[in-house]
Amino acid sequence: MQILISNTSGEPLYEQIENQIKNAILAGGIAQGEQLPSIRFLAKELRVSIITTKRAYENLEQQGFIKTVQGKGTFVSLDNLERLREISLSQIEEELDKAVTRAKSIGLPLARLCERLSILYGEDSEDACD
Amino acid sequence: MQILISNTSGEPLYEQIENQIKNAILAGGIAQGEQLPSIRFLAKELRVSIITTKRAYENLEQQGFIKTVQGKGTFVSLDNLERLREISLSQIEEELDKAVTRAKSIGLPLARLCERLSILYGEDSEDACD
DNA sequence: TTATCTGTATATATATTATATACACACATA
DNA sequence: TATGTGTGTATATAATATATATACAGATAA
Repeated sequence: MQILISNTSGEPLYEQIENQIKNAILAGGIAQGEQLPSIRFLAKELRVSIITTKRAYENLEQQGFIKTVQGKGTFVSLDNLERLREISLSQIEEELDKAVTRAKSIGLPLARLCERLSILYGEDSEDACD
Repeated sequence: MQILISNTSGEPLYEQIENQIKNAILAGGIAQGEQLPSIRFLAKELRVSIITTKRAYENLEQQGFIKTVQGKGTFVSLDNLERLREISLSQIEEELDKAVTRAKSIGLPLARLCERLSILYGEDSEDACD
C-alpha cells in the first residue's frame, strides 16, 4: 500500500492517511483480516509522528474499517461493508455538491461539469456522459 | 445577499462567509462597485465576531474580489473577472477529483457519478449526462 | 464639534493539529 | 524464565488555526 502525504494541502496529515487507507480498503487493495503497517513503521516511512498515524488508525477503527489489538497490530475488519460503502457515498455526494454550487455560481453548465468529471475519471470512459 | 453559516460544518466560519460572498459575486448577485454590508453589520447579523467577518473580507480582497476603504466601506471590484473565474474552475476541478477518487475506490461507475451530479445540479436538467 | 457611520490593531482565549517520550502488552527464542 | 524486539497506549507539550473582546482611527454629515 502506497500513501502520499502533502504538507501544503490544507488537509490534516492524519486525515490524508485516514482517507487513503480507507480508499485502499474499499477498493479491495487490502483484504479482510489482513494486517496493516504498524503505526511506528508508517510514521517512520511518512516522516510523521507516531501520534499522527495512531490518530488516523483510531478514526478508521471508530468507523469500523479496522480493529487494533495491543501488542499485536491492526487488522482490516469489514464487518459491515455495506455501511462503509454508504459512508463513502455520502462523502462523494458532499464533494459533488460543493462543485455544483461553485459551478452554478460561475454559470458553468452541467454538460461542461460532466465533461470535466469524465476526463478526471479516466481516458477510457470519456464519452460516458454524452 | 443571504449568508448562512453552520457551526457544525467543520468548515471555518470565515471561510463559509468568504465562499458564499465569492459565489454571489461571480454569480452576478452583486455588481461591480456595489457596496457590501459592513463587517460590523454582517458580524451582528451572523452573530459572529467582527474579526471573523474582517478575515473573510481580507481574504476576498487578497483574491481581488473586493476593495476596502477605511472609514467608507468595502466594494465589489472585478478588475480581472476572467482570472477570478479561473480560480473557481480550478477549485471545482479539485472537488470533482476528490469525488472521483472516492468513487473509484468503491467501484462506483462514471455513469452513476454523473447521475448524482445531474440530480444535484437540478431537476430541470436531469438528463444532461445521458 | 460631535454623533455615527466605516475599517484597523492589539491582546487573548479556545480548539485543532502534531510532536516527543515514557509506558505496557505479545511473543519468539535463548 | 529472562530478555529482545516487535506491537499499541498514555501523558505532557508545542505549534498553528480559529474566533473573540475591546480599544483605536478615518470618513462624513448634522
